[in-house]
Amino acid sequence: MTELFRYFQKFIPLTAESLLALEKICSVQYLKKGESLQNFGQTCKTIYFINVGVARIFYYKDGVDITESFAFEGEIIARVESLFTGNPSQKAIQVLEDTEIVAINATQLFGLYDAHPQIERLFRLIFEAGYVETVKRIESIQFHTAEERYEALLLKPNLLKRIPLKHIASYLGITQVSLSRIRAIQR
Amino acid sequence: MTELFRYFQKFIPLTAESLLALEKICSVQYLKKGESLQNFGQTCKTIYFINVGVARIFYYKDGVDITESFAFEGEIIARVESLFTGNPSQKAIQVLEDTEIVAINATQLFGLYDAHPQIERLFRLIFEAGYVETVKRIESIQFHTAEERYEALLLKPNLLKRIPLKHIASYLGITQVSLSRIRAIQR
DNA sequence: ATGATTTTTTAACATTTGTTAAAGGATTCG
DNA sequence: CGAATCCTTTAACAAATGTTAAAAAATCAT
Repeated sequence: MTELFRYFQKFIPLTAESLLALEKICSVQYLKKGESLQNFGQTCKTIYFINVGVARIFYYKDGVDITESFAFEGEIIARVESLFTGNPSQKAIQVLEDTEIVAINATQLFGLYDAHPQIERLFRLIFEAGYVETVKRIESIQFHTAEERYEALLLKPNLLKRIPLKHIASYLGITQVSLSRIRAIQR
Repeated sequence: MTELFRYFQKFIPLTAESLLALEKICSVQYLKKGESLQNFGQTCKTIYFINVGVARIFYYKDGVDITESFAFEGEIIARVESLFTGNPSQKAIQVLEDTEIVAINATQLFGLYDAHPQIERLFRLIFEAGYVETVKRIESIQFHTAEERYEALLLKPNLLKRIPLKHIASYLGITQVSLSRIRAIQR
């Protein structure tokens, strides 16, 4: 759990008391490559932090598997559109390698907010940062070509090495065939 | 300002004290059609609420005017990627009709958070809702055709009547010519 | 290791969207 | 009101991406 707490302290310093309260609602889980966390159609009540491995959020559109986002070690992943609305999520989280993950019980977390304004602030800041990422992602999707978006991914060498191209293609909003074509041009 | 406070109370009930503190950092502004709020390149330190009128966030990409989002009466509008990072914004806000707007001083607002956890919570909830909207927008951009996205806009009759098609086109991520083509097919 | 399965590439053709230019409509402002 | 400006549509051609199918390459499980 130390990695997660180090991550927290990057946002704000936390008292020992708050750390203790947080520790009680976190648990470590180990998943084998390909396994999923939670099912489609259930309301999201967990926030995950990746210790080791990679995960993706995905869903099916007209039977086609679409990747919405990836998270690597040291990053938070959650199905925000369900977590913040209480609506069932049509998305699932799957790990793409053997993964060690910290599960944060969101129901209990939200319950801590009244007694620990510090914790409420911490997660406000975490999700504000996520919000900013998402706004930037819209710019990237809407106003760059698929080729430009692929080139941007090349700057994150991890991503290309560790994630199958079919998932990268849907993440970029194109078909796998189009991605292959773009890759061929670049050689 | 009553409309704004009614909007606030939809998220959580506020004490008279909190309302008073909020009132002190809000001011009403009147803008003529086409006028802009704040300049490109400045850090965003204001959150706006529309009383009457419409506004859009836009920026220039390679000299082309791109609309990122619209806001109508009863809605909040802010350049999140600058507000939450402190980085200068490359975007501007412009009104598309004569508009009455409430400007919330964000620097002062953030200063209220320590003394008024209620206000911190209020804006946490407001921006969580904005975050969810943005996540849904990504789905819509990435996995629906321009025609499907246009049809979705038809469900918001206001939008089409009150906003020039050129802005709608860039909001949809297509050229004005493509939008005209889509509209022609539908007749 | 080897056969089965999954992932990636390639090809050919279809569809969508972009680009440029011009014309027709609508709006604004003196 | 009328001229100027801005907005929207149309057309023709170019470029990008989608679709389907098949082959090649990589990975997995026994």
